[in-house]
Amino acid sequence: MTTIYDIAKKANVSAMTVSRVINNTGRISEATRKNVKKVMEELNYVPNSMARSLVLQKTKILSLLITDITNPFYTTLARGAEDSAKQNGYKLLLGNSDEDYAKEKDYVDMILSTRVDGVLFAPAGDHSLDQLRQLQTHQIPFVLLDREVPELASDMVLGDSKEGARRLVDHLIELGHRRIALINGSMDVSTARLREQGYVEALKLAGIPVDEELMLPLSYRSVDDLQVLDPLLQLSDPPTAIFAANNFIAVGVIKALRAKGISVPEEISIACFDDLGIASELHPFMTVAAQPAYQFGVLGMQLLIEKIEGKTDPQTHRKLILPSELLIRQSTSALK
Amino acid sequence: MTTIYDIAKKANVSAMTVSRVINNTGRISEATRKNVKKVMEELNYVPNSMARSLVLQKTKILSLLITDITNPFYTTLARGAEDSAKQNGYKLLLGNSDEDYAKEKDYVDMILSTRVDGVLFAPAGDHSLDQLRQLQTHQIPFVLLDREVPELASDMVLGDSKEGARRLVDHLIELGHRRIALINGSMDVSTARLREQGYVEALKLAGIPVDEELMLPLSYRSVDDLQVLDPLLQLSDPPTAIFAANNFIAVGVIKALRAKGISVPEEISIACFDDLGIASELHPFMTVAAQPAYQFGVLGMQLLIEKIEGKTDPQTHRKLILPSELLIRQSTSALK
DNA sequence: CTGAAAGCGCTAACAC
DNA sequence: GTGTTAGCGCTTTCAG
Repeated sequence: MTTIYDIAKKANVSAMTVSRVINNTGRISEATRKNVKKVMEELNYVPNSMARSLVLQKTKILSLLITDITNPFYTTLARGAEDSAKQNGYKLLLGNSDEDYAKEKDYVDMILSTRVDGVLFAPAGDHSLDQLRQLQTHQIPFVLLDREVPELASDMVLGDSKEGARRLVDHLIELGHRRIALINGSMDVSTARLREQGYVEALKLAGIPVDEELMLPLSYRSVDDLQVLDPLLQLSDPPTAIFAANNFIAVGVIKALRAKGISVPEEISIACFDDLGIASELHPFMTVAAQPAYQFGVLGMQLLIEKIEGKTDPQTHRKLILPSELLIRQSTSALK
Repeated sequence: MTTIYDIAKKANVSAMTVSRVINNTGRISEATRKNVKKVMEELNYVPNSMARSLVLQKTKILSLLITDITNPFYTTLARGAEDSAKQNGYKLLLGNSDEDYAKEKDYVDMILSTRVDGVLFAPAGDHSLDQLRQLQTHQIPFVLLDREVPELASDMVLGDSKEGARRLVDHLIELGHRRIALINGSMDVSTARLREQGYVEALKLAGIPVDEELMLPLSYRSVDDLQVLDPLLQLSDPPTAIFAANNFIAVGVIKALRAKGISVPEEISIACFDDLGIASELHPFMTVAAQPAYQFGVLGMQLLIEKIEGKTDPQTHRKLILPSELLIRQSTSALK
């Protein structure tokens, strides 16, 4: 690999002059600048960013950690983050925790040793606190995405989980449903708790009793157990509608219902949080509270970069809450 | 940030001893090892991989470049690549070219300056040759994914585009269709050419005339023009079936047909290459040639790592061709 | 406008 | 077993 010294020698200047040409710093005569540039071309020179990082103490690498790389919500978010990073001259190291704290921890170790300038962090859940404390200890700036972590002050970009859930459940209530089940993510995830709150609130406001039997906390990752719904379906007064706390849960529910020969929305209505990407384009079927995923990425990146570049007061923490959009499609219908 | 010198001082040893403890190299007494480890814990030490890379001349970072981060084929592939990388102690820098040569070039520049150890490269098309030559010039090992590039010898992991296309079209022919359209990706992508070949071959074998009017080269990225199919539909003898060269094209086609009020498969059958991820789980509708996307990632990563670690002869190039699976679902039906 | 020296954090090679 | 020296490729500081 050619170094600035190779360039320097061939151009008959010092390494320092080459460095100045590369970085456009200091005063350089047009002649030497041209010459140095020519030699750089000839030798196919590419700066070594490791060496640069070592002395500059910054890498211009940012990291994005998501919890499920196959979920359209996160991939769309990732695209937003990437576009925004690139625009600002940063590289993006992408990681995927699979909703798994151990993987998340591995990833944070990696982040630390790579000395990235900052992290866009979608936590697996409340226990991500350990990993985030690690980042704080090492003074790596981060912005939380999608999920909040109790006890932790930080910049963050969140959805309106409670309000979105409320509207989704309201919609079901308006259709005449009174037995509405909630299939939720794990209760150590902030969004799951808020979506439950929204669900409960909507029911209470409508004077519908909240029945614990109808509330099933599972996991945001795709569920493949076709039997998961059995406890609900075997109830003496089974649900006529289901609110799935995210898109993958909804898919799992649909599969389970299909296996039982139960048709949607004829026999049971279903609505969920998060749109389904390509699935909804192909077949706009599911009624959803669609979150502005791309914006999550862009805004999160914006907050992060401002933080890194010191354009903001490090004491104050900003919390952006992005509204979701209720898209009523065919998976929900009036109770007969 | 604490360095090995901080550790060394506090543990009353030399930096070298600390380095040896970290890397488990050389002979160290159990006592000093324990002590050094203790101090490392106390000081929250994390090795600086930049400094390490600088002297070792390797980064343990690999790069994966895909052409569409929202396409389930590539995200599933990415997951395979990531799992496999992590298992082998490598980090993964993920990039997304959006099928755009300019973005691809930016990404390669970034790769070069980061001095990654190797690249898993899904080329945007034939003109990716420039970027790949760059990598060769700088002796960065790479493995091609999904698409081949003419004039370029390399290890690669490909699908069986021609055979898969042939079987898909065969299936349509068996259903009685004779007017079968091909909506393809750009002709400077190897898979598009091969899928066309498979299509043509299948027709010829069945004694069906190949009609240029039925062949429409578009783009593998999602098409949003609802008018794209007009030239086909206005034909005096319009197609009764469509073969879409990838999943996103199929989605575009379905949307366009829906806009025209044409029902699938009643009025027109459609089949495509690549499964649709969550969409097919939700609603197993589209007849597809499903590629083993996860395996693309795993095997590509395997080839790459073997290459990097010198376990293979650098002269010989390996070309893995992975078969696809024909999944007949509801988007295709017998011609009435 | 240009250069020399020192050092970022780490490890290979060689002492002892 | 452990330490010393030098150097990876670059930029900052200080001279000139």
